[in-house]
Amino acid sequence: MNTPQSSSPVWLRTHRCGTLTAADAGRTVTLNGWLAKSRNLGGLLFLDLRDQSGKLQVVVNPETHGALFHQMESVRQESTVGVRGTVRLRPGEMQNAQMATGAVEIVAEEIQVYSESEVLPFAISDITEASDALRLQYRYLDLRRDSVKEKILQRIRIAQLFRKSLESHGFLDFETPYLYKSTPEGAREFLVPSRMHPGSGYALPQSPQLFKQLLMVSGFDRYYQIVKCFRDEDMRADRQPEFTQIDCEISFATLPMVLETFDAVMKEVVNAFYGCEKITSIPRITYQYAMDTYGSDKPDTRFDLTLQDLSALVHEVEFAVFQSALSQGGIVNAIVVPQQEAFFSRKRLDEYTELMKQNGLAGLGWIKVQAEGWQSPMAKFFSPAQIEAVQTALGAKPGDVVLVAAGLRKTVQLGLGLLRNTLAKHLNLTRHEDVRFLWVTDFPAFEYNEEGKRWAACHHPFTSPAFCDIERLETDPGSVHAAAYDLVCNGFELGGGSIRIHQPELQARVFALLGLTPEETEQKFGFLLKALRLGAPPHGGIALGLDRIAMILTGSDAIRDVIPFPKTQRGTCLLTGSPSPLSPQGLSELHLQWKELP
RNA sequence: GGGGGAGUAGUUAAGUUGGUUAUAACGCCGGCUUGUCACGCCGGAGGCCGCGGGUUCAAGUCCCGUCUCUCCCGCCA
Repeated sequence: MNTPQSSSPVWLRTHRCGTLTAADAGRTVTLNGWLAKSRNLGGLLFLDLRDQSGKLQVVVNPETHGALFHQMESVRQESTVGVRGTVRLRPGEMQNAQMATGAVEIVAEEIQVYSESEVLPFAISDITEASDALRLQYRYLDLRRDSVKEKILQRIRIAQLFRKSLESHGFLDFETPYLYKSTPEGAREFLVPSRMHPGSGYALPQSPQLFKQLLMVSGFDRYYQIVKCFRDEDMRADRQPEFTQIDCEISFATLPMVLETFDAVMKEVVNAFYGCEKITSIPRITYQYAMDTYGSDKPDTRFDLTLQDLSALVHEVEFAVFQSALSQGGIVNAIVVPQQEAFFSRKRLDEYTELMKQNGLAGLGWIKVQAEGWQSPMAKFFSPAQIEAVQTALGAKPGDVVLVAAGLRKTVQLGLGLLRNTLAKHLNLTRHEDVRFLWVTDFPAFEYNEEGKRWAACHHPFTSPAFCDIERLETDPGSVHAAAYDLVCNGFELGGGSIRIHQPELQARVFALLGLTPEETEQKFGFLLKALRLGAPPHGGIALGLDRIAMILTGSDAIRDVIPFPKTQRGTCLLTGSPSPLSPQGLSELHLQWKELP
């Protein structure tokens, strides 16, 4: 038998750097890794060796290993090396309590440099941060930093925990096509032209929605998939053009059963992640309650500052802004900010008023509650009895500041909801260690689009209307609730789902309401309607955003931090330089031609 | 599509009402150094001040445009 030859034999490691402890003292070991740092004391050379598991100090003594010392003196940091040596317990005062492996060090006998690094574009350190652009351009270096690496490893662990939990609940891991059928409703799609079909093409899926429903029709009970989804929309800190969903579906499902199942899954994952009973139950609130109380359909409940309705109390107050709002069927709402009078300078109040104006409100009223009465531009419109009534209703005490908005219901709620979040940030009211999960249910199913003069699905057109509302589908679509739910945490939408329509007649009625002609329906979704006619189980499910969940559980500011190779806000990859110009040959094969539009 | 923030050495930043040769730290190069771990000490090199116009005797600094990164609104069924 011949032995294959290798030009540069790698020393197979016996241990990983981060795992060695005092118990290993005396062992002969072989390690592989990166030269994180070297400290040359002249008579002694210390090298920090790093691999995925952590760091370990290597020591080279020129008196006993002159040639090795000379060899390693000039090797740049971040070169890859193999180290052979002996584990030694460090003398007492030389132990480093800050370091996981600080009790020991490796006395080097032999070191092989596998690959020498050039001078680095930035330091591999958690102390100084390079700019975002530079970090993304050299993301593979950025990922060597402990804090960055740690978040990616935690994301992987979170995905593992979801797989484990979902499989224990009977979910099976399916794959569905990435070359998807284009269905141009909802988010903008990434299109994939086809070489074999001039003028036709695929789209990358915004979610595997239709295929997972079809798997239910096939007779598979419980589907899940941790899957990439694509949306060609503008980015945010919590949005990337490609992102990962934990996509799930259950057949013969009811709404409470889906919520209970994912209550359990979330509890299992989150508590295992933290290693303690972080959440015991996930509260459920309705969309209406969320809007009335927090002015948001994805409220951050780590702080209070709830919205309070003053409409009934200020009916008699002769203040034009209130009267105009109420006469148009609007509302007057208030937020009480406890004991922060000094914070609300003229400048701050002007800033928040401007914020409200940018969001469609006439302005922002304010009241500084004081022992001797109100300091407020609005005070003169209130009688002493009205002041008393409002103050009692709000539970406001001297030193509190009351902020008031009047106008159309949704405008007031969304405006104050935004103000609520802004105030929490400015006043630092958020308990950052908290993780507050929440189900939001009973969403409206349809929303009237003034521009398009038509009804649009709030969720997606396969969402079942609430059972008891189906009869009003044609007569009063605005009052119909969806059998849909969102999972919300700390002000982020972490996922959403619904019970799906499983009856072709109902699906046709919904399509009709949305203004799709039978021909359009047939062309776009004929395959789905046919499937529903061939024995479809009642079913429902959910899609959870893995990136956002990982962002929150790792305490990150952006999903970028928990994605190994994220894109910039303009959708570019600074590492590889995509998107890049397409070759004329490539375009021509796809029957495409690049043309500048006027 | 719109609004805000940022861009100065390899990196992170400072740079006053426009005014001598654009600073500092880390990194880099050379030297010294036996217990460091953000090692220390001495010396040195390193700049299209994002890019393009303009104002001015004079621009890193003021004005206009543009590019890139970033936060937000729109958008994300």
